[in-house]
Amino acid sequence: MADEAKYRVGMVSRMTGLSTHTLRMWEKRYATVVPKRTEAGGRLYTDRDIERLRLLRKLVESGHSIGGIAKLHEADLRHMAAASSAPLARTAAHHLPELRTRVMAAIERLRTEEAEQLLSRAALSTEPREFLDTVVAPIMIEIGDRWKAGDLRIVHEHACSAVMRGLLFSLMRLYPASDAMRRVVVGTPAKEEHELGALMVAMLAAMHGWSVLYLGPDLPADEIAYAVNDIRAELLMLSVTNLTPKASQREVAAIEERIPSRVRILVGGRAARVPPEGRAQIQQDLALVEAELSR
Amino acid sequence: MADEAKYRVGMVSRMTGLSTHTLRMWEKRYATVVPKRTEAGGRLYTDRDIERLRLLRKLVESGHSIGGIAKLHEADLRHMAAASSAPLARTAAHHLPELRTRVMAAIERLRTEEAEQLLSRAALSTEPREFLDTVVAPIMIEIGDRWKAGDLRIVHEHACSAVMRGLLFSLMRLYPASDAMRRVVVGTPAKEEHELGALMVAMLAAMHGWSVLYLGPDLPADEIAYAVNDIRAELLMLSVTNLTPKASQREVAAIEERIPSRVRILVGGRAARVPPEGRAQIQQDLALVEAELSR
DNA sequence: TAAGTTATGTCTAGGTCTTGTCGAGGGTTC
DNA sequence: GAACCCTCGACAAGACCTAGACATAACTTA
Repeated sequence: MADEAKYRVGMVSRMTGLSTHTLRMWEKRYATVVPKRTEAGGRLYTDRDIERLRLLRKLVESGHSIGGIAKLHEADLRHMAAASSAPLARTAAHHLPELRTRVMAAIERLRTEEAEQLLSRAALSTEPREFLDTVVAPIMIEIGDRWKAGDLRIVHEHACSAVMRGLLFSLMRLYPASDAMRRVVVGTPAKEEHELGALMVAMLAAMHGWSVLYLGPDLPADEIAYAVNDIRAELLMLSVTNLTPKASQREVAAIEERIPSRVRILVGGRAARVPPEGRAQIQQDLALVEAELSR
Repeated sequence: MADEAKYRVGMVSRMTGLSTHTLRMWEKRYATVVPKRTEAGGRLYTDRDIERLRLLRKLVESGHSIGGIAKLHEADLRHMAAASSAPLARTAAHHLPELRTRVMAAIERLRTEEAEQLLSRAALSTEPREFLDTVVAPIMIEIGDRWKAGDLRIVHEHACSAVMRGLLFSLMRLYPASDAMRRVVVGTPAKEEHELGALMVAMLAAMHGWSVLYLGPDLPADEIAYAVNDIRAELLMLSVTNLTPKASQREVAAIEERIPSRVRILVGGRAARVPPEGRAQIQQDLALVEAELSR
């Protein structure tokens, strides 16, 4: 259907905006598009020819020389066309909801660099908590949902998670630490591999002027306790998303036992549970975490 | 595709911001970029040429003299560009061994911020591969050894690993990607949690002008294969440190099966093993990985 | 410190190439 | 017969080519 040769040169001229002279010249000089002929010698173009000619016209208008691009494959042409229009799209990423859809689109195509660019640019011009609340977290949730729905694959989740980790790490190190600052330990309990929540609060803490000891995921209770005691932290923040409630309680209790009672403990995340009579508190809302941090 | 010579000098001028005069002069005097010619003698530049010229322009604008940098390899240029755009690049750590002991001391006291500062300052004033070879890798090994000896705790290893990951992520994003670059996928196979090796080679690749899709640790074979196919990567790099030899072989074989044979596969890390008749190659030496990347 | 040298971007001049457009002369289609 | 279409040769504007001259600025050397 698309390969059917059906358009005469005049029609093609109107469809592409190229003069019939130009069409003939391009064919003669560069053989960009070589249409079939009628028995009498008339040119007959296909839909694909049209498409190709439109692409070429676009590129020529944007400054490329026809001689240089005439023989390139269609994919290559598309690529160039996209590249030259991309900068325009990149400048206006201010609307956060729109940013989200664009990041999602990039992740779907596994274009992590694009996602990263979009995100890091936006991150710097947005209130950090708002950024986490309305961009980072929702994106991770959406990806999780769409993975469950079979719409996306594990690899998308992994790639996105890598991007976010890198981003949060870099954001965190934008806030320099000094010895005089209050100290906080951040991490996830044993068996909890999911570190994104921890990274988010770690970044918030750094921003609020804390000296952050970030431990990463999956640490046994006595290791976490050791860290808290060793640097004399006054706050411990844990993130729990994939553990069972019982495991969460157990781990938090084990930590509570091992650190002095003056140390505050905040636990967040989907699966966060704390022992009933302990002093650890659950805090799901980043805004409230922030309040706690600026106390 | 990216190697096709397709841009005429005027277009290149518009794309790079260098005058056509300058382009010709650079070519004549320093042979920085020597484009192919049309039959009639017209210059035809490739995407890689453009990339290189942009780098050079950036460096010249930031104070380097063109004569001094004109003949450098692309990787060096990238490194310089990355280093000079960061503010703290000046304080060179001349004695890397000393740096190592200072970082170790900081880690022992769980002063991750201090470690991070030391490292990131040094990273920019050192040859990246040398930095990885003589600082990052040895430190991780030393920590592992001292943990086994009962001298350090898991928490030290975790904290250090978090620092290194953050550092490598940030270094990686210093090398901006563009669509025209060759694509590489980096990650670790299923069950392999240890991602530091992968991050190291990912960074090297980015520095050498590859567009890196970093997937992070612990991904099943078909997910990795999907990523390779989806972005049409021409290279896959895996890092294996904690798997059994058998598991390593099995995973690599499973991936090999699912991706086209034009895709090169490099596997590195302590426990790297590949199927005997497969095309995957083992490569433990970062210098050789680099050679492969700049091929 | 003054004078010479080197490094580097810009300009000019005269010629060649590239590329869109025209027109002449002649065939097809309806 | 009017409207299209074909080929071929011609042409003008602008893009490029080479080579060499210059103007600065930075660096060396006397």
